[in-house]
Amino acid sequence: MIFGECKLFRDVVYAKSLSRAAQLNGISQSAATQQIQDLEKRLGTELFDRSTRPLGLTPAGKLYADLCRDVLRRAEDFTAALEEIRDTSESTIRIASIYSIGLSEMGRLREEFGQVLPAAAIHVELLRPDRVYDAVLTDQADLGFISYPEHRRELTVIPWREERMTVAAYPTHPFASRGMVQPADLDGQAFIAFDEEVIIRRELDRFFRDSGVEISISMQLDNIQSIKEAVALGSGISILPERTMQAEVEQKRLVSIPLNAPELRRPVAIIHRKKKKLTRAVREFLNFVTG
Amino acid sequence: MIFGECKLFRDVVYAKSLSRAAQLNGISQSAATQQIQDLEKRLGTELFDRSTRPLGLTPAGKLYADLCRDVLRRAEDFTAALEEIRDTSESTIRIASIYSIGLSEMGRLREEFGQVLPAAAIHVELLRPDRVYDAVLTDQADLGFISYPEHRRELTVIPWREERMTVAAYPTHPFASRGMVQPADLDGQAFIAFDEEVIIRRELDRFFRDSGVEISISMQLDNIQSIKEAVALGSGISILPERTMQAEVEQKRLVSIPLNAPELRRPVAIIHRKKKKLTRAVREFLNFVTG
DNA sequence: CAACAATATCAGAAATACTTATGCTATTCT
DNA sequence: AGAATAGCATAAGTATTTCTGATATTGTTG
Repeated sequence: MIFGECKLFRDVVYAKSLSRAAQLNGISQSAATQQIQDLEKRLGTELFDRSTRPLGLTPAGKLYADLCRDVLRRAEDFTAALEEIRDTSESTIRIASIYSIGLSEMGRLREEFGQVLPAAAIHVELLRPDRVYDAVLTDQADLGFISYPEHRRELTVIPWREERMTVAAYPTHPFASRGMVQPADLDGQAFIAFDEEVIIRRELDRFFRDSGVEISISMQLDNIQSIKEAVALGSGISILPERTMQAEVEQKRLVSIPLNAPELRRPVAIIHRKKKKLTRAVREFLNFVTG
Repeated sequence: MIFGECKLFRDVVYAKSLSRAAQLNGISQSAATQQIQDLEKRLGTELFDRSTRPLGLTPAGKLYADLCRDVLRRAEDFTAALEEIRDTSESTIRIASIYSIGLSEMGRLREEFGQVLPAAAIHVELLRPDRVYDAVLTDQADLGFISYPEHRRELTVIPWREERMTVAAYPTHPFASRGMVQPADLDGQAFIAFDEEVIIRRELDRFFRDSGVEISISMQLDNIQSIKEAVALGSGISILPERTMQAEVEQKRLVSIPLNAPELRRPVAIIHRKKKKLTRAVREFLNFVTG
C-alpha cells in the first residue's frame, strides 16, 4: 500500500471513528489508535479531539487532513499515469532503423507481425546509422536495425541477414539486358558512389581494388535513396543491396542485375542494449524476425 | 520523519546514487537499496535503470520522482502551517465573556497580564451568556467569563468573585447624597429592571419579596449597559454590580450608593472545558486571574 | 583485463507494527 | 443521576519490517 498512513488518517476523519477506519483498512482498532498516536507524537501535536465523540479534528488535524487529501489525490494521478505507461510500454516496440532497411523492410515486418501479436504497436524511427546506435544506447529505442554492425561492449548484436549486392542501372543502360555482370564489366563505367565516410563505400572500394577494376565516379551521395534517384535519372550505375531496389524495379524505374561477386554482401544486424530486460512484446518480435 | 520514503527517493534521484542518498538520510547503503527495491516491488515496476551508472530513472521512475517532488513540497507547506498555528495557538488566550464583565474587567486584566507574560496575546469576545457557554463547549474559546454560573458536566467552573450590588442612581436623585440605602428605602421607587429571563432579575425579585419591598418597574432591559444608560438619563434607579458602574461613576454620569443587603451579590465565574488540556499561556492566565 | 566504485544479497539484530485482552471514558437511555 | 453501551487507550506478547555489517556481484575506467 502506498501512503497507507494518509489513507488511514483520511478514513478516520471520514468515519469520525478509529474503529471503523481500522475495519476499512483491515487492521485492529488498537493498531489504528497506535498509528494515529504515533503520528501525533511525530508531529508533536494532537490531531484529534478525544474529549468528544464522535471524534473531532483539532486545527492541526484539519491541516493534516488537507495534506492527506492532496497527497492521496496526487498519488491517484500517479497510479493512473503509471498504469498508462505500463500498458503502452509493455506493448509498444520502439525500433530505430537506418533509412534503407526501414524503408524496404519495416512495412512488411509490421504487417506480418501484426498477425502474430496484434496487441503490439510498432513504432519505427528512421535515422542515420550513428543516431541508431545512440537511440538504442539511450533507451529511446528497444531495437536498432543497422548494416555493417559495430560491436560495442554495451550492445548485443544479432546478425540478421546478408543482403546480396547487385548492379543498379537505368532501364536503357546496356547492362539492363544482361543476365549477370562480371566485375570486370564495371571497368570505366560512370559510377554513383557513397560518400567516403560511409562503410559501404569502403567495402566497394576494396572490392574494386581486389577486382582490378577502375570505375569513374560521377557522383557521391550519402544515402541509398538519393543514389537510386540518380541512377534512375541516368547519371550512372551503382551497386546496391538488391532488396532496397525492389520498389523501383517493380515500377521499372531501375533494373537490378546480378553481379558475379558472392563476397559482396551487406550484413544487416539488429542491436539492443545488452543489459536491458526486453519486454515480452519485444522478445516476441525479435523471435519472429530472426526465427 | 514524515514521508521519509519520498525523501529518500528524491535524494537518490538527486544524487544519482543509492549510497550517497543513504548517507544523506543517515542509513546504510544496504538499507537504501532495500527500501527502493521494496518500493519497486510494491509498484510492480523498476524505477531506476540499474544497467548504467550513474543511476538513471526509468519512465515510471520519472513519474514517481514527480510524485515525490509534489508530495514533499506539499508536506513542507503543511509543516509551515502547522508551525504557525502552533505558535499562535500556544500563545493566544481566547476568552469569551459576557458584556458586563468583559467591559469592566478585561481591559485591566489584559494590561496587567501583559506584564506577567508579554508573549501572550489575549483575544476577548463579548457575547450573551448562553453564547459564552457555547463558545467554550465548542472550543472557540479557552475560557469563559460568566455570572451566576451554571454547572454542566463538561465544564469546570471556577468561582472568581462575588460582586457587591449597589444602587445605581442619576446624580440628582435624592439617594445620591446618602451614604447607604436600606432595602426599605427602595419601596415605591421607579426601577429599571432586567428582563424576566435574566437570572439577575430573578435574584432581585426574590430580594424584593424577602425584604417586603414593592418597586415600580419603569423599564425592562436585557443588559447592564442599557440599564446604566437609562438610569443616567433619569428614567429611574436600579441595582447593579458595583464594579460595572465604575467608569460612569468616574464620569459623574451615575452614582453608586451602597445597599444594606450583604446577601445580594453577583457571583462571577470562569469556565473551561473539563477535558481540554489547557495551554501553558492559558494556565498562567488562570493562575494570574484567580491567584 | 585489472582495479575501482557502486549496487545487490544475505543473515542476524534491532526496531516497529500488529493482535488480543482489558481498562477507561463519553454518550445514551432509563 | 446512574447503569448500560460503544468506542478509545493501554499493555504485553508476537509477528513483521527494517536496519546493519559482511560479502558477492556488477558497471566503469585506465
